[in-house]
Amino acid sequence: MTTTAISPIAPGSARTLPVLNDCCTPSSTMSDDDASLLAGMFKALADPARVKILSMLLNADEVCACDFSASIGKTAATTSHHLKLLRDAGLITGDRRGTWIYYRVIPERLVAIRDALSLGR
Amino acid sequence: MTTTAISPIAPGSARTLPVLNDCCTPSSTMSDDDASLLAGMFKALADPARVKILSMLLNADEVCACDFSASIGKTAATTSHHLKLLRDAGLITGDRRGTWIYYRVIPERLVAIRDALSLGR
DNA sequence: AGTTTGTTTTGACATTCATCGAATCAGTGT
DNA sequence: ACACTGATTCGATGAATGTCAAAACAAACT
Repeated sequence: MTTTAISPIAPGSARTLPVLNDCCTPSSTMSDDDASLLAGMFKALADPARVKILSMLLNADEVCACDFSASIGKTAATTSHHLKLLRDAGLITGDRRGTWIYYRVIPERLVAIRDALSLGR
Repeated sequence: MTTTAISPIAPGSARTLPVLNDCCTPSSTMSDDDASLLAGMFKALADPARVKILSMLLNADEVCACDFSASIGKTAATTSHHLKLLRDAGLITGDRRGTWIYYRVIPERLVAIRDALSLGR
């Protein structure tokens, strides 16, 4: 998919920075779509409850939905809300087995977050 | 290259799952402080404008503040607001040189985000 | 002094978000 | 059929957020 790359400015050049009279080199911008997509993934993680949920899923590769509520200290309704946001963001998935629903993390999406920031380099 | 690797979860372990009568293994929870800290960093990136700003900074390791406004299509006031949020989150830093202010990314903080997701582990 | 330009803060507004109670849906039982 | 339990959705409320115009601040220049 479209990940970074880009190298917007001459690679080894531009060590001299404009100090006066000229400040702005155009410097390419990420597309609106890519920025919104990435921001959406970050938004999905921008809450302590959801961070805890993800943390639990990263430690035990499958967690019963019934376990989240007590662990994060929120009502079942609120917990379900957070689970839905994480699901909609494509970060986790859950399947029902009988009475209970088990959630797993989708590792590819987390890797996508890291790569999008070009942190791996 | 920056791609994949990572093996997100313990390879062959934990294949027996509770299916009936018992669903919840305690499964350790992240501390409130850690969760809030992490969520705060994600929140700082949970907006397209701020993602664009960070993207620009990752591509050119120093960008004049005057350049952001046009690139992200927001007013100077709004741009300044977003820069402040990124600054407060410790993700970027800016220093004034004469008339203009130049921003840089603080790579350590971004690495912290990646590590916190325990993708490398 | 005053002017000009770049940046931040203030104030206000509209939108989004987190939270919970209550109602509803989904499965498993009796 | 009914009851029970786990999970989701609905509705409402208070808080947080993004946005901009206007004012204030900072630095350089006349």
